[in-house]
Amino acid sequence: MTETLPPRTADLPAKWNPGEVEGGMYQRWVDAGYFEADAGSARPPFCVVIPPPNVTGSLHIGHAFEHTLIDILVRRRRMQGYEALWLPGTDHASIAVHALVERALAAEGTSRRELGREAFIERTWEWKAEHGGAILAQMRRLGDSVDWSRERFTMDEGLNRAVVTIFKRLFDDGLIYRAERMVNWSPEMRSVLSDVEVEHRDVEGELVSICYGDGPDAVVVATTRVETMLGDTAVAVHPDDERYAHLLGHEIELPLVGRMIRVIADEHVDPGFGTGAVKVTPAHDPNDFEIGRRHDLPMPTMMDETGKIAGTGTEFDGMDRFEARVAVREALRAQGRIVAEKRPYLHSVGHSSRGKHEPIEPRLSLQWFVKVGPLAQAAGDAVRDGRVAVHPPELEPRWFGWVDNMHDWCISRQLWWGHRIPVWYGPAGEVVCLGPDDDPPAGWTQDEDVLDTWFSSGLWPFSTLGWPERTADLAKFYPTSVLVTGYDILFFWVARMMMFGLYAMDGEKPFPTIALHGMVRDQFGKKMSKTVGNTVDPATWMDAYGTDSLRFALARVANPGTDAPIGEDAVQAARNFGTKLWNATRFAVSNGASPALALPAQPTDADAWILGRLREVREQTDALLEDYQFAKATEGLYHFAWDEFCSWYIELAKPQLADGSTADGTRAVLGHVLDALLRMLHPVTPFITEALWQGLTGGASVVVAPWPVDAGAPTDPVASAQVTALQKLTTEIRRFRTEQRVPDSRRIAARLVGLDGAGLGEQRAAIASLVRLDEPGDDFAPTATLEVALAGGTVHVELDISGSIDVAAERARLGRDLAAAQKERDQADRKLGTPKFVEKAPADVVDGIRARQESAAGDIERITARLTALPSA
RNA sequence: GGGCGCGUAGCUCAGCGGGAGAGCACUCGGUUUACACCCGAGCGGUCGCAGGUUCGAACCCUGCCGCGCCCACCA
Repeated sequence: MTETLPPRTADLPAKWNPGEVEGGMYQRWVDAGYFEADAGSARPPFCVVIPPPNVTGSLHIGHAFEHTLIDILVRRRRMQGYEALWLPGTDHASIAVHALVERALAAEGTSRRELGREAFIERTWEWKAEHGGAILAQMRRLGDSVDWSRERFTMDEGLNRAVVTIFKRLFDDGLIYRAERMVNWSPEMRSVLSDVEVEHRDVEGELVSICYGDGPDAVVVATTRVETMLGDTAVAVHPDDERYAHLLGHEIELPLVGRMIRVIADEHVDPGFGTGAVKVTPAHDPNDFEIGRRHDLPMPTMMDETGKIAGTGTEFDGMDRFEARVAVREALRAQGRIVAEKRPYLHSVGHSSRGKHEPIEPRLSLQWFVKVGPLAQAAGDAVRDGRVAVHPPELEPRWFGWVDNMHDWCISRQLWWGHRIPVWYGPAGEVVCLGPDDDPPAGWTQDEDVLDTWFSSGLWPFSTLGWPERTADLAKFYPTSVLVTGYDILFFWVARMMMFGLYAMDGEKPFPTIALHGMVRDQFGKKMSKTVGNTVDPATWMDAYGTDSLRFALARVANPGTDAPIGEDAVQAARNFGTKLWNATRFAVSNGASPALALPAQPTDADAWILGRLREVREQTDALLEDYQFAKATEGLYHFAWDEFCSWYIELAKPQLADGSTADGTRAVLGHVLDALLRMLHPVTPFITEALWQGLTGGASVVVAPWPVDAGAPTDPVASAQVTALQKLTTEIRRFRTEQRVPDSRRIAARLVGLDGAGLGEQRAAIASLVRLDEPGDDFAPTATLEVALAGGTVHVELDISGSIDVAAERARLGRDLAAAQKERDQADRKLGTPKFVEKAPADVVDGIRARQESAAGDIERITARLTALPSA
């Protein structure tokens, strides 16, 4: 802690104005150095890895969600005395920046191709300088406590160094190789994509059956991609398929092209599907490629990198693939070779998950691959043997399913940006991989391709800490403490970090826990989508209700691994909670509450009860947050604050404050409970708790206040029982008043008989205050009686409500109560009447039922008596 | 085709072996000196369907029906 903030001196304003509270507070914290790592201290490290903010201009609700959760963890750890930091990502951000710069260039009528690589990269730096600050400002407004001052918001030299280092290591270990393989090709991007970047979607296409060959050699094959027939080199049938046995070994003529192709037998063919014969296009279909390899077929490419037909020597050359699909089909029809067509034909087609989401094209291509076998095995084993926990555990099968069946990872991309592959080619065909400090021989040229963005992102947990240098940060913060992210990028990002972390860091995992959250959905649980129009900009909610409200609402629905539905209603409810907290604190402060006061030596029942509850809630909150149960932790604090502290304790505190013998103790209890509550809420709602906590305690900042560990007191069962009884009595009297239409504002005279017997002798004033009763005067003439059965005894309430009571309403009320009591007794009777229940059920359960039976029987007797005593209607 | 999960109050969801819960919505009453962004009271559910295990099932097992997501090369 380098400085101290000036204590807040102004009184709390009457109204909570989120904008005012938030204004400049983040900067105050930063200026005061609260977020700086405290070098040289012995504080334990806590480190979280996060993906970068979306750089497309505005804060995305998904980012707001994830940042909120991570911020909650980090703030709590800081309060607990950890040296906590998170490692903000920048790599994806850089990629996004490149895309934005491209767009800007297009608007200027130029392109990256014209500009050239060097000038293009220069432009991206300019863009970052201009817009990077705005993005950071957005993140800060969200209230995150990330240490942006580390200036990791660049794709810097250090990362380049890490990328080249690990590439070379993998290359030297034989885990990176170059090969001609069937890859997912994006004609739009003119680049290859990895398997995970391909989304399979059902589309309505066509299934066209074509007759190949003539006369006795005729065979019908079906396809959804007619144009690929230009690249066919065989027709395959199942080896045992007798229908085609006579054709095996024959050559038939490929229509339109005129080439002779073989008829071959391959196990892959399903004789039950279609005609049982398949056209084989080895260069443009993964299955056909395998068949081609087995049968040593020629593999002619019939499409160029932009998706145009090329090199077939037919009239179709130069046509776009979709154009050619129609043209080829019609040319075949003209020859009478179309024997059947099914349209629409629903089938699954791979689409690019990036850019324009166009259909990808399987294509034979020379690319760089990572041999993932041993890496994926290690990543799977780390979870299998418990070194890394997947949270929640239900998502483990998903992890294994992926990691245990992983195909080799295609890492080269034919893009203009990104980290270039550090492989150089010599004039005589030499190939060499160079490390970061190696210089290429003169005249050699570097591979033109760049690396998949997830290659560099996979290094995040250690490249951001200075690896490959053995820095102090690396020693202290690796392995990091937890990875918090959405289940949707388990395969993209998490798997890569695991593989690279285990590999580069000598088998040491990058994080011991993978805490997965779900996706933010709209208030009806629907996926947010631009086309549906149900997306929300978190900034509009922050403007309307404040950042704290947004954070609270998000945290409150964050169940592990589960999607989080959120609507404006939820944010509004969170805002209402903030207001409640504000007003409660204002009440406490204006009544002299302070945590600096000594707790009373002889607490009242209410004091003892709320202090006991505080301790329970604190323990529960700790347990839940340690388990990443943000929703339940937040919900628990919400109910404690609103339903217990505000609705009951503050109301009970009012008469206590008016009584000289309990006033000081009450001020102390109010101060202690509120102090702990505000500190526990601070990670979720940093801004409002800061203002309130400073107002309550006069402390410098709740950011650096210790996390509550000893707040509260052991539960006092007697006091708790008293308060429970008090609550029941209060509710019953209120209910009676409501049903007899006595306005809350009207005080009525009442005599409470049996309070001492019920153990509530001390609570007379509290009850009178809660239900607005006056002591009976000389002219007391009760017109109504109420009996309330409590654990300690029955209390008779005699009320003077000046006039006759509403008999019908009272009869209806008693009738409902009677029905409930009878149902209760019947249930208990049935259970206790079952010999096996009494025999086999645990004694405490049986006793519980017995107690319920007795209590219900008593209720029935009392209510029945009341009913008969009522004047007839 | 394989995997994971879900069907509980009008909506969104907790609960996951012993008395059906929350938020929002709804009804009624209320200017009580923290708070109408509030207070008080209330209405509302054969816990998807059918079997089974158990003294006891929303909760465990089986089957069915209806959804969601992920993975998968069926032309």
